[in-house]
Amino acid sequence: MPPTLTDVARRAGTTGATVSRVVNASGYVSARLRATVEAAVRELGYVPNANASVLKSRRSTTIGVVVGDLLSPYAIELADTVRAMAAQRGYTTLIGSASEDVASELSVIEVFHRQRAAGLVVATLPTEESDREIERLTAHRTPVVLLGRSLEGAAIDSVSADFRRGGYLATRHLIELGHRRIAFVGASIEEADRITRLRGYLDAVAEANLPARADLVVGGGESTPGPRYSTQATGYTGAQQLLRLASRPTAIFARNDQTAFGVIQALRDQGCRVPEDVSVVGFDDIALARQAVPALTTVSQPTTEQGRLAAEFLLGRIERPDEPVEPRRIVLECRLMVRGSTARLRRRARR
Amino acid sequence: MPPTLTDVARRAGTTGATVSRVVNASGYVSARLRATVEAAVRELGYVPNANASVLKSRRSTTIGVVVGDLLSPYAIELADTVRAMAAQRGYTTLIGSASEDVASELSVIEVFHRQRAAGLVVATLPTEESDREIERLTAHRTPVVLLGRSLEGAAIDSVSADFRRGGYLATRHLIELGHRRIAFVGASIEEADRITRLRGYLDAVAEANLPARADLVVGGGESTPGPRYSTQATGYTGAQQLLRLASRPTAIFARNDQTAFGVIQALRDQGCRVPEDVSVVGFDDIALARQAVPALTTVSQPTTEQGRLAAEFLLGRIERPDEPVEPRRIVLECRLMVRGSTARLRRRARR
DNA sequence: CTGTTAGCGCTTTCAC
DNA sequence: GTGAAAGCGCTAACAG
Repeated sequence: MPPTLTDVARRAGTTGATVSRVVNASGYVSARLRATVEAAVRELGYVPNANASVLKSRRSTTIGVVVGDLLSPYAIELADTVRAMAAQRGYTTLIGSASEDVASELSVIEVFHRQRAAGLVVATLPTEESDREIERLTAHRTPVVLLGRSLEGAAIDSVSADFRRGGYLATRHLIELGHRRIAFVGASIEEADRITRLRGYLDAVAEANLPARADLVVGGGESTPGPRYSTQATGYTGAQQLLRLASRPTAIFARNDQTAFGVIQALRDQGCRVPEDVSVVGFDDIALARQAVPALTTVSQPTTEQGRLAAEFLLGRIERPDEPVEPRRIVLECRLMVRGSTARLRRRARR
Repeated sequence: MPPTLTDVARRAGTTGATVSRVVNASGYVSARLRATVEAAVRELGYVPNANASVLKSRRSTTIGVVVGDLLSPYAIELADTVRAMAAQRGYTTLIGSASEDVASELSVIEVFHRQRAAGLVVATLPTEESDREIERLTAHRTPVVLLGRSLEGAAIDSVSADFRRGGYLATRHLIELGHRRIAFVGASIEEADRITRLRGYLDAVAEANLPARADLVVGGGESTPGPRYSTQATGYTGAQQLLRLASRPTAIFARNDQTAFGVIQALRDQGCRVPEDVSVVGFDDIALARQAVPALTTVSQPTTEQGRLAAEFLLGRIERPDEPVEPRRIVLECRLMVRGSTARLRRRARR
């Protein structure tokens, strides 16, 4: 039903080859003919069929970004940075959201693969399944850049920040303030291999010779083993769970800022003051962290820089596929931002 | 380079047609042959080329969602609802972000058009250019559903909430609290035709016989005529601008909750208390509104319901293209949520 | 149940 | 400068 190249050609009294040249601004076409063709395009409302053109030319101008948690400002900022950079170079960025389950993540990646997208940025939590899916992509020589994760063994560019050290810094900060019962909210202890900021927490706890109590690491729900991503709701239920403990924590490190805000809300609802009764640290340093009252102590990572590097690497691979560049593994630094949600432990602070 | 249907067929000792039947689970294939083909698919790492299949079959399973401001939790919630619903019916949702400028919005829509996506949900601010772009889509019989906007004259489904009435309710609430100098932050007065919540504000102001002062409607920057979308930053600079006025407003209605938070931050930085010195109302009722301190008075709109309806309409049109259904124009209600950021005007409130 | 065949709409040599 | 022709990888009759 939509008009084709041939329809346009017929109307302009020429052939498809010429119309293609005009539409793609490739090859020489006389000014006269060009004008005729352009008029025909307009009159017919011709919109090229990308399926045909990608099929034939094997060149796509679409870049896919796969994110896990769309509600995380951090993920969005990354995606938007990639979008802006890609747009400058003539690429359109489409975002595929993986939501909670791994299956949907795989299907999003596969859709981009089927479409033969020019390249992909993958910014989800690592899983074996998605690692395999990504390897399938690279086996077909589709450029992929990993964001916030990396794939051992494979020659794939990755950009991330040192989350483990970030988690360590956050926890050490609490320890230095005198806290001994420090909880982690947003993942269960079994996930420590994938959630590196939890590893950093464990590092710091071990270093200070504090007992690593499993009941102080909560995923947010008693039923669930721990969510793939952690949100405000995770923080809220996680904190509630901690408050039911016989010996409550005096400080809580949340997996991300959203989670931290959920934690704070739960604490307040139970009459706990932050930071007087309980200190709270977040992670990511989203815009809101600075603005909240009290401002959130958190770990900041250079989000825009990560997006920028990812886009740069990806576009480079797309535009110069044969250039044999060593796979890059960039790890940027995290910084602790001390604000108002943490305070020195007050002994016998009950009322 | 990636293996094709024919490669798989060769390896399995059969033909492309059979492989296609196996891969798409269409038509009958003996269990034996099916197994052979599936093995070949796996061994070769075959991933079907969607370009070829869409080109041939004229059926796509991709749905596009076009949003303006990715950083708005409201837009994300909409997109995610559509995604979830579409996934249930076997469609994959890709999100195209339009960022600030109209040009990028047009290009995103066109990319989906070129890809011959199965259908589109467009949730950006209305502009003439995008209206035309959308009409091109529907001219080619691609189903489109508009979210939060509508297109007069065209037979296109649309779902939105009554923003105008929402803006009216918010403003009337402030008036009832005794405020007379009420500002709007997030758009300039010239945009009142597109930003219906600003129209609602003007309705209420007129109804109360308050002077409609143009200097009380600020876009966020003195230089810019008003941003396409309004964010925290818009609110911050907008409030600063208002605070420089000789007669400051005693209440501020922000175009959305993000903006309201920016406004509140600016007020605090200037030593103004909320709500004692200035009342603030937002719009959208994002999750954070409830949680902030003070909790934000705002206008709530049924976001999930809008996404759900949009997806339902779109999927219906996609799956039953010939069913002659009247275009639907759904307008849902907004509700005023009175919380802690608004208070009765205190006369002579200076210190 | 499986193979043969004819394109889908476009790009891209290669001639003229 | 422009056209003719071949074919990208797949689907969908139609035979058999």
